[in-house]
Amino acid sequence: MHKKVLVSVAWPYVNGDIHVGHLSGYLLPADIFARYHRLRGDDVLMVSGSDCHGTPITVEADKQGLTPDQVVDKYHPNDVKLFKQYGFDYNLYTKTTTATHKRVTHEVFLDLLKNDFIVVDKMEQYYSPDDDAFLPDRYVEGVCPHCNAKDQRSDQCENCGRWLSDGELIDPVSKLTGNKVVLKETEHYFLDFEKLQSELRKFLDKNEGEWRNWVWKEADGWLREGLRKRAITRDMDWAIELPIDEIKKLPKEKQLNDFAGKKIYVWFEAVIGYLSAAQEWSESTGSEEKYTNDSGIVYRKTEDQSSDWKEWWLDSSSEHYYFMGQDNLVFHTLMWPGQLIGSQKGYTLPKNVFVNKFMNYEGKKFSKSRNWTIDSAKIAEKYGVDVVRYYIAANLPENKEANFTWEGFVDSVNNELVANLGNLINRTLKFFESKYNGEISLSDYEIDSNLQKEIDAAYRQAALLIEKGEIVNGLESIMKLARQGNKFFDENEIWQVIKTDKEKADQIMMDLLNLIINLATLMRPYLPFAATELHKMIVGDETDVQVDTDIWQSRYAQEFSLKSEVKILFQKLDREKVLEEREN
RNA sequence: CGCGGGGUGGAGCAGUGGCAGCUCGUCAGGCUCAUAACCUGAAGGUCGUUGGUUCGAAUCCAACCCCCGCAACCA
Repeated sequence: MHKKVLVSVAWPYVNGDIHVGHLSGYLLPADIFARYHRLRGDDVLMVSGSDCHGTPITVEADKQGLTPDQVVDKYHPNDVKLFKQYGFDYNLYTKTTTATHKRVTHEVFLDLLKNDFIVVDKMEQYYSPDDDAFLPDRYVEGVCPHCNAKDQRSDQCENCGRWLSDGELIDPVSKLTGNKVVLKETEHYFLDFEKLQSELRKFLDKNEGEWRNWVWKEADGWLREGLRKRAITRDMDWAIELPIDEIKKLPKEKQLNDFAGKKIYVWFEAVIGYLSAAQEWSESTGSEEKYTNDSGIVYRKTEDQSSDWKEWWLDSSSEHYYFMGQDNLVFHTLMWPGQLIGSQKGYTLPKNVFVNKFMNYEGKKFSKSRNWTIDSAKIAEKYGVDVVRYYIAANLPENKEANFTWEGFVDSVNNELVANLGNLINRTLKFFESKYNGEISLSDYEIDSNLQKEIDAAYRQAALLIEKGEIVNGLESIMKLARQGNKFFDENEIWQVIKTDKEKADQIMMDLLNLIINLATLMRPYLPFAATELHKMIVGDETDVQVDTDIWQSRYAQEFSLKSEVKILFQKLDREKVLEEREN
């Protein structure tokens, strides 16, 4: 019986290009996880989209002389294109600017407001009397009180690195107009986490031992410190507006004195995307199984899938998994669950929150501004998507920081992927092609019992590990089977046996081919393009993934025929040439 | 100051009480079906430091040193 699995992938912020760090942090592991579950016959809904609102977008817009929605329109299609290139198999990849997202955001807001988890409170904020407007911190600059550096932002001094709190900055002015700003008290809506504390405690305790240890402890640390009220509105044009008409129907104490300029703050709204995207997916209909519509939304719904979002969100047997980088840990382990709990609608809570640390680039942080980054599209184009997927998947920062190095890339690809897995497949198929003309059939064939044990163990091990989010170890258990395969090849010396004992050679050939088709399945979550190629060579069209059909298990054929000429799946990299990348 | 993570043979990592393991690299041998790929064997570690608990510690406790992330208006 299949499960409803929601694979929730963090929403990339669309103020720049996606680099290899993003891929390793959450995008690739989420795709591997989703692909695995589809092979198991689970009904997987994988959703995400572009996170479009907030100050960084407007900052980027100002810098480029564009409007915020032009910035979104510039980067969103790039991201979509990149995801297609990498084979990331979203059911819906949307944006936070859709009507559905706004509607659902309003629903969640009103639920929380009615349930008294959203309250009105006051805070001090920078205000420009001349412009009659409150300004976000990013738009206020002045003199750092610690080192006297000029033109520093009001939240952190870039010169001395110190964090500043409100009011510390000397002679604060608006970055836009140069007008003087002052701190002024203003009303905002706050999410009252103090009221959610005990429910969140229960939620965390239930997951102790299930989540990655460091993730749980980090969340636990935050919760033990005690969560405070957190503002969920701000003075900001580029944001989702409040549902003011609905709010005005509520009692006076649930209303702000002045709604002018107050919009929903991006952190509150972006995570709601997991819920709104599921609904948008449900509502969408398409004649094609997979398409990108005019607004650049990727949509995919297969015949065998349920199309009702409620089966994922309101059925307690559904399982929700989240993928993100460590900067998002608190939002997904505590804040978002808090929002769901406070809604009191019975929404499914996260079953596991897979948080990754960051991947560095040659020992230093990826940085767009310092031009220390790898173009995700280019590297895949140059060296092959699966080759890049392999290296990243083998080096995910699951428990500690990882490091992308060109030397590691070459060594890993050449000495592991190509030499071990690629070579096993190639030597088997080449032998089959030259000595058997690509045809074999053995009616009462049974696979070598030791090999069978190893194959079954690989399926079992990889399944166990991937389900726990140990994507790196899952890959290792597949590579282990390939190593065992090479050993089997050597020990059985088929190239000798075939000269003296055809019958015995046939048996070995069958064993090897059956090993290969099982490897083709095992590698599918990680190396989807190569797996498809391989499948085409020895089986024909790839078996369709179907809800309720579990193909994550060993299978053995009694005959094989090559469908095409044997091709090399992974090309060996030119070490010298790749290492030249370091110079750039 | 606070909340977390990490420190294990040349590199990357696993290992939370019982003779220190894996992948890669290195060295030696073998094989020749294969993308100079594959197989076998060997060398290589006082498990960050110091002290403690224990019959026994990489693993538990204490103190300390080094590296990294987060710190709530950069999601």
